[in-house]
Amino acid sequence: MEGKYDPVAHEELTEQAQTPWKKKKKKSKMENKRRFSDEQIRLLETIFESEAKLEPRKKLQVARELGLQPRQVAIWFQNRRARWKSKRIEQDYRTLRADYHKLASRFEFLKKEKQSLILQLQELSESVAEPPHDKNKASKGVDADTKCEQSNPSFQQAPLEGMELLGLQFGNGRDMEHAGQTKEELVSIDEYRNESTVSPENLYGFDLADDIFDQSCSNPQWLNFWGREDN
DNA sequence: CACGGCACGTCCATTACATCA
DNA sequence: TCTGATGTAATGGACGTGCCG
Repeated sequence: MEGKYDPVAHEELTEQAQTPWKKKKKKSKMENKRRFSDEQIRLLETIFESEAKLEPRKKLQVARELGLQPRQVAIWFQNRRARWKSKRIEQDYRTLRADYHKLASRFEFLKKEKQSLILQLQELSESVAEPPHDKNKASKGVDADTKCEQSNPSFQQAPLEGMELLGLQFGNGRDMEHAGQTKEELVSIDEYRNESTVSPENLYGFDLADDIFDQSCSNPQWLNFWGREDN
């Protein structure tokens, strides 16, 4: 890529052409391949930490210092870069997988909450629509919440960690207020329920009905999603 | 100036060998 | 001692870049 003609490098090539093992592969097994000493590796690693690519002059200098051929130093750096890259890919994968699992559980939680809210709305609508002919009207009205919570365990026992995960704060009494909502408020909630313009599906910018969480990470949709997140 | 050939570099996939459990 | 797994030095090919005629 960034290859400039360098007389020093050229000198190196001439030199390496004379090395015994170059082109003489699969011969003289024992001399052919020797591990570098700990000392050699240590110095190479130290240099690699500060520069992943070597200037031709630096390469010659390092080679002299370590008693290696410049070609060997170049190859070591090349292999070292490859190892570093594959490690990084592995690490990226792990991070991505953890993020995915976090998001998946968050999605599951939202799904459950959506279900419970829908159920809750249904029951509230029914109780509002009911004519006030019952003697026990008052107690029935009060019961709406209780009933809902009883019939809907996920609402009742929304896990605290789930709340934290969502960054939700219910301390503002949001969940206490719905019993006293006006008709207009309920109508607007009904609109929400029916049209779902703010549904979790739309919230994420794609159709969760396809259940992307059940699909593999190689799914382009999934990748696009993460790509968007990054930018 | 455009072009082709050469020298050299990097990356990547693969091979060959060493070492270890 | 043998064997399979793993790590790594080295090779070969493809391709990019700069220089030169």
